[in-house]
Amino acid sequence: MYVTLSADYQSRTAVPSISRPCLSAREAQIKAGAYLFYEGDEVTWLYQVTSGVLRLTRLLENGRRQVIAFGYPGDVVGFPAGGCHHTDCDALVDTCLQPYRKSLLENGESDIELHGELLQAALSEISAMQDHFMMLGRKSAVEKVASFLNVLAGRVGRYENGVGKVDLPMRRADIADFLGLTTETVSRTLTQMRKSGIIEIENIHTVVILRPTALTSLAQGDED
Amino acid sequence: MYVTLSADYQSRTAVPSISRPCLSAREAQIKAGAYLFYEGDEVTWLYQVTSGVLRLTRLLENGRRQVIAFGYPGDVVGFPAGGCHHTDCDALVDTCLQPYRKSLLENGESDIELHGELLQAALSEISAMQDHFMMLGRKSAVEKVASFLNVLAGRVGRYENGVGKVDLPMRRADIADFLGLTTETVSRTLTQMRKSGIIEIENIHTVVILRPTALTSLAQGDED
DNA sequence: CGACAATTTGAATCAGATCAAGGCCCGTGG
DNA sequence: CCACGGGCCTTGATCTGATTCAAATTGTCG
Repeated sequence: MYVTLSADYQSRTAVPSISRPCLSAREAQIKAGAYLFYEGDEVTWLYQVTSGVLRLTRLLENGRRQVIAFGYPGDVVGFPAGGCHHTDCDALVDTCLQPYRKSLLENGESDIELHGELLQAALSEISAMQDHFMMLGRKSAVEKVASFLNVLAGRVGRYENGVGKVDLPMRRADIADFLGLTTETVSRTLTQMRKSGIIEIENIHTVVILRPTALTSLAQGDED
Repeated sequence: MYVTLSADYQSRTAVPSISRPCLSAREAQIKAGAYLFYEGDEVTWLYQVTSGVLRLTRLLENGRRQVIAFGYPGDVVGFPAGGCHHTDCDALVDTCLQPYRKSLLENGESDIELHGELLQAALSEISAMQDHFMMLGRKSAVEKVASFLNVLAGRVGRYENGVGKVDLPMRRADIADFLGLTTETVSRTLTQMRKSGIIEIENIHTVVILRPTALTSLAQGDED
């Protein structure tokens, strides 16, 4: 899951669900906090998230960290480059996964259709990452946080009593490392959006979106 | 071309050259300044750069711009997502390209080997982009500019009289939009590196690297 | 030579980082 | 059941790196 620019809060983007899940292996499950793989591990499987949320991170020697992406239902993680993983990956909550053999992506002989779907997942990954570049390089803190909420709302938001709600299973520090900010800034920005009546912070892990269009405006930087 | 973190100035990374270039179409050529495709265009071809340099950019409504990547010899550009291009692409200098039909990537039936190589190009693109995230989100201006020079030196640097030289065919504004900075900051940073004797600015489009290891240190943020 | 575009340099400003408390939540153990 | 402790999260004060605005300089090309 990357933060794309234009995701509309209302229109839920279609979750690409791969057609025949059961070819390679049964569904796997990992508990919150457990690691699926580490940077440097050899790639044997790709995983499509069925339920739950994954976190992909990369560490710099000096302790700096970048959250590369969050893996939400529908997302495929674990694309190999040079045969090994380039990020750590752990689960933020209990998570169910559909594994696919790496070979299924790399040579389509065995199952053309599945091969094609994994390939499409890889290609849309590229496109999503390009969007995220714009975000990291060219957006202000408010725009980043608003975009983040906006996209999450579009992807995995839910409705309750006519208002949109978003769960944030990750810590503030994860959001910060995903957006290229500090925890303090993320926190301050959320507070600011709360005070201006755009969101309500139901609890640390749940945000209510009171004014979706205002949120979208913030995300796009429509001069405040 | 993305700026990866660990590229060593000395060791030239292998340029992945695709094996049988002539299957799909003859080599194409475009002049400096000419556009190869625009955002939104339908994808028919992928292109591997043979010689020259491409620039991939994306525009935001409000005029903000992100240079997504530079396409150097060996790089493959034009991966489709949803069938269309997600960036503009133009040439910084006269550029030669080897086109490959999009279908070659999407269904490998016709040529397994070529299909596999394009797929690998896509996968290493993903990995390179992940590196670039760290750069955009977590590096200072000096670290960014130093990394940029460092990687370029490794990829396309040349030696003259025992010193490494790098050509920068792009404008300062392109470097800025690639690194998430302003032109002024890029300029100031280069000046600063010149004054501290790490580089020499032979002319606007050529940088001499006087102290490669110092440059690498700067790039990695080894506390100055 | 002159004009325009790109780059560099300077000064002032500001957004976000950093440093430092303080508060909240939740699990643990008495 | 409540007190304690330790993560997180929030808030405040200050600082600073990068941006912004403005001007000078360089380079390019007819």
